[in-house]
This record gives sequence, C-alpha cells and structure tokens, in this order.
Amino acid sequence: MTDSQRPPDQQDLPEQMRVRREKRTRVLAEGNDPYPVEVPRTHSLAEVRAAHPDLPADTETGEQVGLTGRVIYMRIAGKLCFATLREGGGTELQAMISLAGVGADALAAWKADVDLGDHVFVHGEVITSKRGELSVMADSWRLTSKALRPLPVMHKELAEETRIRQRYVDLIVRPQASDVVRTRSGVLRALRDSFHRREFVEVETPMLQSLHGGAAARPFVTHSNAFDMQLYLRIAPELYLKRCVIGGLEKVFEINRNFRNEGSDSSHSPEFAMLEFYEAYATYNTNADMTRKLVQEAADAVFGTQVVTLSDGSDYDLSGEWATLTMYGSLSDALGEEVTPETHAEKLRGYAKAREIDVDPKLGHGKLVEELWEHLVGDHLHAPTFVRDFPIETSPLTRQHRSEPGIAEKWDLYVRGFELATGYSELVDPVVERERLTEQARLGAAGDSEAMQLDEDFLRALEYGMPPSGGVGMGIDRLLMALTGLGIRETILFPLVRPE
RNA sequence: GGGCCGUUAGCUCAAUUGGUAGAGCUGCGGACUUUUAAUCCGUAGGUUCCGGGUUCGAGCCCCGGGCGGCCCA
Repeated sequence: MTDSQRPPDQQDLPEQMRVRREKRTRVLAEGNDPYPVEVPRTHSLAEVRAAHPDLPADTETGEQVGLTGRVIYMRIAGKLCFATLREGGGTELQAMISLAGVGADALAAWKADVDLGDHVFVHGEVITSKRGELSVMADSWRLTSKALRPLPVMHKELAEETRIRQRYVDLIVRPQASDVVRTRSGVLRALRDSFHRREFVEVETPMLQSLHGGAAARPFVTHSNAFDMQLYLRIAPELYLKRCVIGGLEKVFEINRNFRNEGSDSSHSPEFAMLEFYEAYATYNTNADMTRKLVQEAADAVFGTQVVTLSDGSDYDLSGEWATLTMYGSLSDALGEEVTPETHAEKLRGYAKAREIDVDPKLGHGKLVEELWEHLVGDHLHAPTFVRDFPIETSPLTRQHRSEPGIAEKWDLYVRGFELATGYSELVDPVVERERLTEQARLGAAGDSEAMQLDEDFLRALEYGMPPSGGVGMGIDRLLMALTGLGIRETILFPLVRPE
C-alpha cells in the first residue's frame, strides 16, 4: 500500500503533514470551512495585472477585488504579512494582510492557519506597495483549500522521477512544466487547423482491434468479456484510415494514441500520440511537402517562427525546403561501397562487421540496409532531412517504386537524428498486397513478433478499389521533441511509470 | 536483456580511512506594518530504499532484491 492510499494515521505522519491536518481540524472547529464550495472571486490575477500595467509605487486605486490563488511564498513582518499568490496560468500577484486592513483576529488566523501551498481568497483594494509591487491590500481573507502536504522548495528543481511520478507537483512548482502542456495543446490545434484549411476530415478509428496491423511492432493483448475474444490495443490506425479512403473519404486524418509493447527510453513510450493522414491522388512526393508545411505551420502558430529555440538554448532551423537523401545513395556514400537492392546480405554483414556494428545474423537484405543506414547515416543527421526510397521487403504496405526495382516509394523524416515521420505512396493493388501480407503472416508464424497479421477484411476492402493515395504517420510526442528539444517523457504529461 | 551510476529529514543535497547522521529551504516558538526565496533569535525533524552478511562498530564493505538515470543491445 502506498503512502497516499493509507488512511491518515496521525502517529505515522511526518511532522509537517501532522501540523497541517491539525490546522484543518482547528479551522473546522472554529466554524470555518477550509474547503468552501464557492467564493466571491471577481477577477483573475492576470486580469488585475492587465488592468494595472504600470502603477507608480505606493498607489491606492480604490478598486475593490476578490482574488484567489495558491500561496507560494510568504513573508511576515509583524503586523503586516505578504503572500505571493499564483494562479493556474502562472500569473502571480502579491497579497498584503495587515492589522489595519483585517483586524487582529483575522491577522492572527492568517499567521496560524496558512501554509505554503494553500489556496486562499483575498478581498480588498488593488494597490502598489512602497516598493512598487502590484498587490491586493486585504480587508478580508479565507482559506479556499487547505493543503495537507508541504510544497517542495520552490527554488530548487524537483528530482526528475518526482517530476514525472507526481506531475501535479511539477506543474505547481515549475511554470515550464505547464508551458510544455500549453505548447502541446497549441501544436495539436495548429495541426488540426492546417488539416481543416486543406479540407481534411478528422476521423476516429478503433483502438481495440481483433488483428494487429499497419506497422511492425509488438502489440499489447487484452480480452473482451462480452465477445469472449482476444483483442489488441492498436499499434497503428493505418488499415482503418485506408478503409476510409476506399469509402470515398479522400482526405482523412486521425490524431490518437497508439500502443506498442516495446522498450521505453528517451525517445520511445509504450503509449504515444500519432498523427496519420491519407489523401487520394497524393504521392510520397506531395505528402513530404505537406508534412514539411504541417511542421512549419505548427512552429509558426505556437512560437511565431520557424527557427525554434530548444531547451538547451540552441536554435533549430525548420524553415525553407528540407534536405533529401536516398537510402541506398547515402549509405553507399557513407560506406564508400556501392550498395543496391541487389547487394547480397552476406556482403552487407561484412560491411557491418568491418565497422563493428552488431547485427542479428538472421536479418535479410532489407533490415541490414536499414540497420547500417541508421548507424552510418541516420544517427548523424541533424538538420531536417527526408530519406527516400527504402528496401521493398521491409515496407509491406508501400508501393513499388515507379521506376527502380527492389525499392519502395517510402520516406522517413529525420530531425536531430531521430525519426519524426514516415510517408508512402500507398500500395493499392489488392493482389500484391495479399502476397505481402501473406509473407508477413508467414514471418509471424516463424516467430517474428513484429510481423503483421493477415487482415482479410482489409484485403476485401482493397478489392473494392482504392484510389492512388499517399499516407503519412507522424509521432506527436516526437513533434514536440523536435520543436522544443525536450525528452519524450517531458512532452507526455503522465508517462507510464512502474508503481512505487 | 547487459554494463555503469544513483537511492540519506517534507524538498534539494552533504557526511574524510568503517567510529556520535549534517546543511539550506520548509515546519514549530519568538521579534518585526513595505517584504520580494524577507530578515534576525531559538527549536524540532531520520526504518540512511528493502532483506541478509562481515565487523567491537556499517549511510559507507560484501551478497540478493526494489525503484530510477545514463550507455549498449
């Protein structure tokens, strides 16, 4: 049982928590509610600040207000107490509680009852202090929510683990934590605006799927009692979005969660937000262009610039056209050896060994090429770069290149060395698709836990005819990483963590 | 999965060679009607992550485990 679930046994509590509980009890005993249902708030702190941008020091405005906020600092000077109140948006305002303003009893109650972290209501006049600080000079005050746990020190950073496990505390003490949340919200809004301007329709497709497909990944497995059947949490929405396009929804997008039962590190989370969009008559050329615009429009909308400032203070330039490489061409350059779709796996293994890159000896040509490429090229890409033309055998849902044999019309977008998005000219030939998925099913039966299952309903849908189309998937968490320089666990409000 | 590092007061961190577990902030008591992380005086607060072991003696050494971080796969 964790501390928070245990019934409050006063004997076991640390002193500071015991004291706060006693204060709560005392306030109740005095006939006051430390958790009132409603208080006569007239303005937000931000509204007061906005209304009085530059009052001179020692001004009395005559304006009466009722304000609320969490006490984050207290300074007591005898018969005059100062408290810094902070509200949700991060705006702070000083409250002044004086003997002359509230009387002896209310002043004594303030000193006795209020702790750092408490929510309070303060009624009084908007003034500036002798030092010029915009303040409310109280004529009355009351608790609006008594905090039973002490606030961490405000001027030291919380341990990273505590920041993640107790994000609510992180949000209270670290304004940048809520900035990230607001940035994320702004990015999502910008993406939706970009799609709506282009007349895309937002859809929501199943999260619970009876077959897992649309990506190469290990799924989470669950069970439906009603249907008495095994279900998977989706690893991708792709096969359902394609059904939409087949049905005539020619421009669709979905922003929703995917689940992959794989490792968790600084760029992977088991649960992550994904954007996918599909457009009839688009190709991997046109949708690369659109992907770039989506990212640039999001940067503009949220930061007002396409040269974003990362968390380490450096600038990152997302503006203009982005670099383009081909996978085989850039790998050949990095190796100093010509690599083509005909290059034997044995030879690729030799290149890997010569460069001390460990590869699974069972890998075939396609995965070897991708492994080598990631080590020799991908890890070193800093500027936004499209990498085009992947091995066909590792791209089962992608169309064969229009002129180059053995190559798929697929790109990956790399930003600062990590993969941000991927796009295809979609494979729409139902006969070829059946062959590809049958091969995937064979790999699955042979033990490849990432292989897709054969989705007969998807193939049936394809047999009704899907227009030539382009599709893109982009990780939302990674987009936030790209725009801010933060790690994935900072971009997700409540990342999965082991129970304490 | 492997390697390395970390885990000490509410929070952030110290602790010499194995020899009485400390500091700042917070809390509590006091002074103070213009503070800005207020200041000053006083004071309290510990299952040193858990379980074993070695030792006269373990926060520190050894073994096992938990949780976390970094690197590698």
